[in-house]
Amino acid sequence: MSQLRRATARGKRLLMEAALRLLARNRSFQALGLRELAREAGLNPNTFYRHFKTLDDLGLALIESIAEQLRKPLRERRREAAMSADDERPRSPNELGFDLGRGERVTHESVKSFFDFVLAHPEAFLVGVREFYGPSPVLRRALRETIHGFATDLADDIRDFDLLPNVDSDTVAQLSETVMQQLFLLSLDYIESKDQREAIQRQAEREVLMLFTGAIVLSRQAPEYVVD
Amino acid sequence: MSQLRRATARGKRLLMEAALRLLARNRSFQALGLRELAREAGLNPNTFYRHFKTLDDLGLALIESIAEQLRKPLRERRREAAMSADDERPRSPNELGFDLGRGERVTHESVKSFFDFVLAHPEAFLVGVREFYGPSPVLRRALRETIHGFATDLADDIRDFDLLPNVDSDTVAQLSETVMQQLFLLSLDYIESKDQREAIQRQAEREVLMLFTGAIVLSRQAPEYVVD
DNA sequence: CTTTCTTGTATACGCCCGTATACCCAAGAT
DNA sequence: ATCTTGGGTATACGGGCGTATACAAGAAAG
Repeated sequence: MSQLRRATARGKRLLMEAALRLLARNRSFQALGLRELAREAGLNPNTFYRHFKTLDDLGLALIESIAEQLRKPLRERRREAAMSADDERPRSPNELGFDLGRGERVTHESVKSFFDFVLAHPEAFLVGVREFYGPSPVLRRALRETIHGFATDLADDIRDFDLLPNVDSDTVAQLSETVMQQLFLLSLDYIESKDQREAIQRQAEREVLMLFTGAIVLSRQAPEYVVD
Repeated sequence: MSQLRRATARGKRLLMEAALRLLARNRSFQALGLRELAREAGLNPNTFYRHFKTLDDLGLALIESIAEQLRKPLRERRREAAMSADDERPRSPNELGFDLGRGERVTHESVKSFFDFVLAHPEAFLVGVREFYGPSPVLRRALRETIHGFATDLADDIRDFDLLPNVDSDTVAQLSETVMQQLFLLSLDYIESKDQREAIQRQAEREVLMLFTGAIVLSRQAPEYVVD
């Protein structure tokens, strides 16, 4: 190739976009057909082979492309939201060193920002959740990696915002995986059930707060040393 | 028909069993073919139409049949496990009225019993999780109903065992849904990742305990009256 | 004993699928 | 100016698919 990285070929882009459109329309990835794909993209069926070896190949490229586009903005929005909730009020920690009011405000805004973000990219989340437990191991691995990346960002932010004081970083990491995955899975219902969005968001907030509170309380009795 | 309910016809049973087998072998329901199904069942393709109108029809029958077979035994095993953990020791509630040691023991045994049950019915859980977020609305609704039933049993047991004292029943119900769904989803990894089973089970226990602890602590400040 | 129903089969048709082969053309490279 | 290569197309093949129609055999009903 002339430059180290040429722009993605037109056909490749069209095929990936077509796939995303079809998958978002209640089609399982495994049930996707190569001709169907080409038809949707307005291309000759054989064009597929110019860019991909197998359908899994396309799926992987699609997920990686989307993941790369979404990761940074998602984090940015969350940080903005958390900042806006973290006002000038003085902190008022309870006997566990946890400021519940602040935790509630930050959680509320962060969760809200997540679901807003979901609504801005409905196809990506729809397809992502559908295939997260789907039958293609390749896609599942890629999606797990993606959520893991999101969760890593979340863990860093929780630390930056000092949201889980006195909770060791392994627990924070594990908690972030749980929370991010749960939010991710909830996004499907959030998109599809327009009239339940408020309830879903509230429920998500409650779950996060319970997990955080539980983690803080349980960290109290085994703070540093190892229990055998 | 002579009796009000005749035994399920041989072909119908064979087709449902074939479907379960194929779905458990990394095939998405949407990608199932009618001829493929008949081949696996050792039947003529047209036999399908004798028993089902559409593939969704078969899927629904399959899920309902499995759900009916599993619900009671699952609860039975959990109750036995919880009983065995609930030994003669006197209870030692902390300042929140929560006996953490007892909670840990009962949770441990209950979660263990769940995953043991999963391993006894791997195909059912494999397929259930895969299709839980799958593209067929009919199957998804049926699976949700099933998990909801399991969660209802769990909520009743939590009350019977007095595991969440001072937590109102709506919260217990909601918590049970969350926990049961989470366990359900984890069952896929539990089945597939033989070498991570211990870790998955431990993590599940921790999550349940965090949620329970969090729920108890958060219930402290809004026990009876409504906060506006 | 005959009729009717239920369950399963055989054959057949038309359609869509994946893919092999061959051709085309524009853009760079030489 | 010629050659190579990347991206797109046209045609064609064999095979599997869903399903319509017609037939068969055992069980139940009359």
